[in-house]
Amino acid sequence: MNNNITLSDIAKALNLSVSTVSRALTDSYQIGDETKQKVLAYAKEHHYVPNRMARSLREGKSRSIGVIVCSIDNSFMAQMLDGIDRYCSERDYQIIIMQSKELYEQEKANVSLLYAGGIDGLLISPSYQTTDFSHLTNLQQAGLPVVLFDRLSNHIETHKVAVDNFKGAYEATVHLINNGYRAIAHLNWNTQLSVATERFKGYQKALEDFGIAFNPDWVKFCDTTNAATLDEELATALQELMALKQRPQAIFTATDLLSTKCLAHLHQSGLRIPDDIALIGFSNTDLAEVLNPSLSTIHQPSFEIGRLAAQQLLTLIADNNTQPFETILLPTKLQVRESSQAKF
Amino acid sequence: MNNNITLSDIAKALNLSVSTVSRALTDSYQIGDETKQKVLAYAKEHHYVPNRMARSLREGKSRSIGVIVCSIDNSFMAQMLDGIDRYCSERDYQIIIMQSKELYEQEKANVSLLYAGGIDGLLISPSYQTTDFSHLTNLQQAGLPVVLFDRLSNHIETHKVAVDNFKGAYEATVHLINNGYRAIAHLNWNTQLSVATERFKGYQKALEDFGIAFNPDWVKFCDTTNAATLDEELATALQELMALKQRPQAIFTATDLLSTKCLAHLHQSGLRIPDDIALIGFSNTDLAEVLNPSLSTIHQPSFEIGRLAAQQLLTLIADNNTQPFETILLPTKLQVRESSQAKF
DNA sequence: GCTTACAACTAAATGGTTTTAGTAAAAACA
DNA sequence: TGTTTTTACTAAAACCATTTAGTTGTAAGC
Repeated sequence: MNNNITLSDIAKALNLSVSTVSRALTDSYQIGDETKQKVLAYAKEHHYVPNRMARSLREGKSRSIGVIVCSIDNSFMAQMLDGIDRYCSERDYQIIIMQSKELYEQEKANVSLLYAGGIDGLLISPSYQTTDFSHLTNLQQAGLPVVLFDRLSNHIETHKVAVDNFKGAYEATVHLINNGYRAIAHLNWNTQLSVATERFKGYQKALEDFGIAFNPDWVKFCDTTNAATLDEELATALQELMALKQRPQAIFTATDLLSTKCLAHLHQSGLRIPDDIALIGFSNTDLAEVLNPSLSTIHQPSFEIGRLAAQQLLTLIADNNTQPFETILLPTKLQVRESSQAKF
Repeated sequence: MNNNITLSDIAKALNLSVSTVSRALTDSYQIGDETKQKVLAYAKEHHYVPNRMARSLREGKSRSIGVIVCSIDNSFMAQMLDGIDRYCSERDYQIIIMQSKELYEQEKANVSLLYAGGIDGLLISPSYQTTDFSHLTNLQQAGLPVVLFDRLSNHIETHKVAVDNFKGAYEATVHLINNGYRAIAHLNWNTQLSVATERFKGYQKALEDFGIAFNPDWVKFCDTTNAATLDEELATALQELMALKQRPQAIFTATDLLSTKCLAHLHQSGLRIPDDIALIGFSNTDLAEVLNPSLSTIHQPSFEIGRLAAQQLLTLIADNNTQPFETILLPTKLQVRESSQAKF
C-alpha cells in the first residue's frame, strides 16, 4: 500500500498544524494566502496524495460502487461495463466488478463481499438463477442504493435500465414478415428472465398482429448456460424444426450465442441462408458484420445501458431521498444485413 | 456506505471493552469461551461486518489491486480479466479495473488514481503509446509491486506474463508452409509493442527456416486503433497485396481485428477462402468457429495469462522481498480450421 | 503464607483525514 | 481607550479495527 507522505508530515515540515494543512489543501477561506501557497508547493513537490482509506473512513463514503454481472467474458456485457466505467471514472468513482457466473449462491456471496467492502451503491444484472431478491432488498433496507440493469425483475423496486426487449423482438419478427416470411420459428433461452420472456412475447405479438397463427412447434428453448450440452441441444432443436410438415422459412434467435451457433449449424447442414432459411438475431457481437452471410440483428445500445445505469446509481447515491423509481427502456435498432433478405 | 454496527456497539451492548470484542471475533486465546460465544452470537444476530476502510487504514493494506488494460471491451481482454478475477476473488482480493483506451496520458492518470486509492499492487497491460515506463518504475520504487501481462516491455524489471508470440507466429507460418503455401503475406499492427514485433519476427524466422526469401512487399502494417480509418487502410493494403506480380497465396494476420476484418474484405472481393487465398489468424474470438469459412487461428490461453499474472502479483505482495523476477511465456495452440486447408 | 503463573479482561495508542470548537492577535469601530 | 469583528491559525474529537502494554483476580507451586 502507498507509503506516501501524510498531512502530519507536511505539518511538521512547515511548522503548522494538521488541520491548517488540510484546510490549505482544500482552499479553505480560513487559511491565509501565503500559508496556502507554501502548503500547496510542498504538497506538490513531495507528491502528497490523500489516503483514500482514511478519507473514506472519516466520510463514511468510499466513492466506490459494486457491479455484479453474470460474466465479464462476453462482448455485450463488456460493452455495458465500458459504459459504466466511463461514467464513473469521469466522476472519480471506482467500480468493483464481480462475476456471479449465473449462480445464485455466488451472487449472494458477491453481494455480501461488496457490502462488507463498503461500497456506496450496487449495480447488478442478476443471475438467471435468481428468483429470490431478498439479498438485494435487504441491501436497500440497509440504505444502500441498488440499480438493476440489462436484466430486470419486478421483485424489487428501484431504478432499472435495459433495452425494450419486447419491442425489439416485435420489430425483428415484423421485419421477417415484411420480407415475405410467414413460417417463423423462434429460438430462445429457457429462463424466466425478462430478457427472454419479453422477447418471446414480442415475437408472439407480431405474429398475432399480422394474423399468423402461433405454432408452438416453431418455438424451441435451449439451456444456453451449459456450454457442454448446448451444441447437441441446438442441433436437435434445429432438426426437429426442419422435420416439421410445415417447415419454418425463417428463424428469430433471441440471444447472441444462439444466433451465431445457429448460423454455424445451418451452414453445416448445407442450408443456404437466407434462400433456404432466413435468420435474424438479437445480438451485439461486432462480428455480425463479418459473418458469412452477414447476420441481421436487433442491436442493443449496450454502452448507453451501462452509462445510464451508472448515472441512475450515482444520482441515487448523491440525493438519497427516495425519489420515485424509474424504469428506462432504451430502444433497439434493427440492423438489416444479408441473412434476412427479402424472399422474393 | 454501510451503516453497520461496530465493535463498540457490541461492546456497549454486552458491557465489554472494544478490544475484548475484537479479540473474541478473531478467536483469540486471551478471551474466555463464554464471552466468545456471547460476542459471536450477538455479532451474528446483528450482522456485524468489519469496516473495510478502518481495517485497511489500520493494517496499511487494502486487499485490493489495480488492473489497467487498454479496453475491457474486447473478447481476449475480457477472458484475461476473467482469469485475474477468479484468482483474486478466491483469495478475497478486490480488483479495480481501469481502461487506458490506448492513451499514454490516460494510463498515467489511471496509475495515479489507483495509487492514491491505496491498492496493494498493480497489474498492467500497457497502452500501445507507452514507451516511457517511469510511471511504473516510480511505483515500484515506492514499494508497490507491479506485474506486466499480455504486453511486455524491457523498460521495466518485474514479473511478466504473456504468450509466446514469437513461437505462435512461427507455428502459424510453418502451418501454412506445410500446407503448401509459399507466398505468405503478413498483416500486422503498426506498433512497437512486443505482441506485434515478436509475431513479425516469428513469421520471418519461419520463412527463413524453410528457405523462403522474405519479401517486404508481402508485409503490411495497419493502425488498428483507429476504427474510423482501419477499413480503408485494410482495403488498400489488401488491394496492393493482390496487385503484386507475385501474388500471395496465404495471409497470416496478427490480431483479432485484422483477422476478422480481413476475412470480410476478402469475401466482398469475391475471393474464395482458402482456394484463392488461405488465412490464419492470431486470435481468441470464440467466433472463429462460426465464421464462414471457419477461421484457423493461433489460440492464446487468455484465462491462464490472467490467472498467472494475478498469482505472480499476489505472491509479490505477500513476500515483498525482491525475489528474482520471472518472465512467463505460455505456449499458444494451433487450431486448424477451414480457412487454411492444404492447397493440394 | 508468599510468590509465580495464568486466565480474562481493559485502556489507550495507532493509522490519516476532516471538522467542530476554540484561541490569539490584529484590524475595525465607537 | 475599550470593545467588537475579522483573520489566521490550532487542539482535539470522530471515523473503526487492531494491537501493545498493561491490570485485575484466581489458581498453582514451594
